[in-house]
Amino acid sequence: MSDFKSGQYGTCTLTVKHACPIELTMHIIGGKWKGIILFLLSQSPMYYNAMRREIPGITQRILTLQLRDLENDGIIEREETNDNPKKVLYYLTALGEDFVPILKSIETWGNAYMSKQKKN
Amino acid sequence: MSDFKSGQYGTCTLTVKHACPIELTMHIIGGKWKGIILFLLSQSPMYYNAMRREIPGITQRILTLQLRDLENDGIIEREETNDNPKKVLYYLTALGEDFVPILKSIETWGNAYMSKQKKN
DNA sequence: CGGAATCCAATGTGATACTG
DNA sequence: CAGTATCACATTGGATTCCG
Repeated sequence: MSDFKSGQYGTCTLTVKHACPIELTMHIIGGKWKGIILFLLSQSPMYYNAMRREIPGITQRILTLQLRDLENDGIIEREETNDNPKKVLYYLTALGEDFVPILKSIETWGNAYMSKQKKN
Repeated sequence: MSDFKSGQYGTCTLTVKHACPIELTMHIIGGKWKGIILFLLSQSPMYYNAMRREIPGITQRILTLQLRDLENDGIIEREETNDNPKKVLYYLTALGEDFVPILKSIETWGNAYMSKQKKN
């Protein structure tokens, strides 16, 4: 059973400390664009600029911040090429891959939600 | 496939408009305490004050706000009793119930995440 | 190309006191 | 009991400019 009382799990090495696994997960993947980023990376690894193009409306700063968060939380990894100018490839870690099925169910639920709302 | 381009799904009746089902879902259940609230309500319907007791650290204002959000988004419903003083029972809608399995997988993933982090 | 720096706006959350 | 009202604060996201 989930336990969300404070300090239950002691100190962990996260960006932000959370006692409840649900809260923790929500925080890790709860950024405004993180769902989209994970969705893109679930299809294939992707270069920084390709992601920018695929996410209309995001700024460089925000994209970088969200990528950093995900990297620090162990969901994605980055790999620089030796090209000039260099390119940076982002891809899911094993932990990130494990989350993909959940992302899929979230997508399914969201779509069902949308069709229901439309009928109102 | 998921499509996150703006305006893709036209106007919906949500608190906040979202084009992508993933973004949409994240926003609906992404509030700081919404995961916990849904977890509690997944166990059984619950009165307002009982929820307060079960969520240490939340203020009345925030609890009410988060409950309102979930209610407006069709995830939970409220029912007032005729007692004096009156009590208010909160419970999941069908849409909310549909989300419970996802909440469970999120909890599972979060727990796995925590144990991996501990080993570092 | 893939950022970092700076500054600012919007949103979300919290403390406290009060009420039908 | 189940809220509101006010105010304050923190976090997040965004616009713009500059750099190796």
